[in-house]
Amino acid sequence: MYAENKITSCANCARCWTNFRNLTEEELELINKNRYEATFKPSEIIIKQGSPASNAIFLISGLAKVYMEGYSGKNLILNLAEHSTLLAGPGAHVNARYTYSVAAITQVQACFINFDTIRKVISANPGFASGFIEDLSDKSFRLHQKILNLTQKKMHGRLAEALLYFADSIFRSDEFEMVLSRQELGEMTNMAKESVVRIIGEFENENIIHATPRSVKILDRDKLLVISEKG
Amino acid sequence: MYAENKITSCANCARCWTNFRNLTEEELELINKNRYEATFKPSEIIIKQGSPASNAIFLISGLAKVYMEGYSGKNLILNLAEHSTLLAGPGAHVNARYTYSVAAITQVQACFINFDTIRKVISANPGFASGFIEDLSDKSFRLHQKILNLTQKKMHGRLAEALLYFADSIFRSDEFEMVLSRQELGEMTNMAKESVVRIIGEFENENIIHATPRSVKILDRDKLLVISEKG
DNA sequence: AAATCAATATGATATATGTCATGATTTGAG
DNA sequence: CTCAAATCATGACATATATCATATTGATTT
Repeated sequence: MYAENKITSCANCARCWTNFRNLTEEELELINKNRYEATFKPSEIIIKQGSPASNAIFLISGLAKVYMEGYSGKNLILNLAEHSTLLAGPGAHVNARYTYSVAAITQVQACFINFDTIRKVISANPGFASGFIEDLSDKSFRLHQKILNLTQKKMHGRLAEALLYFADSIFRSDEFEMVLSRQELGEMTNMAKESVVRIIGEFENENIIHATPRSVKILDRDKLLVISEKG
Repeated sequence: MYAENKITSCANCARCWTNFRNLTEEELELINKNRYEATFKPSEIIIKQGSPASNAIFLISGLAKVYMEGYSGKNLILNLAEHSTLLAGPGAHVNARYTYSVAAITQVQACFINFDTIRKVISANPGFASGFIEDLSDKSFRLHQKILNLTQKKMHGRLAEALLYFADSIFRSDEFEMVLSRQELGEMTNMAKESVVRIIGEFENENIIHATPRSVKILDRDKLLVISEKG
């Protein structure tokens, strides 16, 4: 399942990770030589939690879900990832295992880059190392927010927030395709799928959103924001 | 409240951050010149969430709690921090604000080191940068574990895990001083203080632990482990 | 020793949320 | 197009957990 329209080189890849801009031509060429491109179909697993973390994966295009496999088969979706995103997981620098799984939602085009190469470039280029630290910090920061949200908000707040996440961070529109099932929406907000259904119904009755199984339209963003903030 | 027995220099500081071993003599001297030492009494705030993140703080001695201030005054204790720990928070590289608060539990001796100095050394020394990345990754990894624990385990499992955390990671003994109040234990495991009291009582009745308000002794570690894992 | 204050403890009750059962609807394969 | 499988939806019920009220204990001050 390799892509037809492959990227010819990192040097002219428009969707590459911003931090690659910090590299010299030679370094970029080193990355370019050591990358492998692949395409994934919806629902295919790109990264499997617990497996040896040998490669960082960059998303060139498509949408994927990042999730942890928890106890007794219960998943927790941490976030969605789109193009220009680096997926590595902190485990790479801790126990050489992927800390989370990643699965394609739409068709996904991705680059595999060996960690040895990444580490080499980190050691050689301080600017790149700093960029790497910023990226790690940003992800950690979001995780800190998420842990607060999941533990301190009630169901309505968590779901409202998830809907705003889709609108603001992923689709940049108040009307969007619902790419996750109710079950997955539950895995993202830490609630049962039945509760997701119920609360979406309530939001509809109050004319806050209009929802079908595969689409959502936010009608009253202000109300949704209040619900999201008040928990 | 400055300490009597100050550290004369980073060069001969036995409790320093392991990553400082990657520095050259000159770099270490740069850090040494730009550090400020302070001592905190129990319950004093060392880092305040949301305030400008100008310094990284290294704990030389003592015990502190790292916590997030959430909605409507509800705190979430992320972990305890002891000597040789770097406290900075991802916010330093994201929005220049501290992401979490830190408060002294025992008397705490700490070094303040300006982020400008840290950043300078990161740029100059790839080994140090890599060590920094490892430290960030390690913290992020633990946070990933914590988010799973908090969202997928029931109260008994979360409390059992907290007790094992004290025994294994902080005091390295199955008998230890309980440095947190029941209230704080609740902030750490995301439950009401009444629930903490109740479950500690149950653990005592089943002869799994012996507890007083200020001490805990683990009597049946195996059972506690099972409870912690089964959630 | 008396008095005050905070932390701990315990019981009664309320509520958020999960689980189970069942039916309707959509989707995908042949 | 048809049938099976998955997803969505909804009601009844179970339960984990928070909240409230009230003791009780332990420390600190007067």
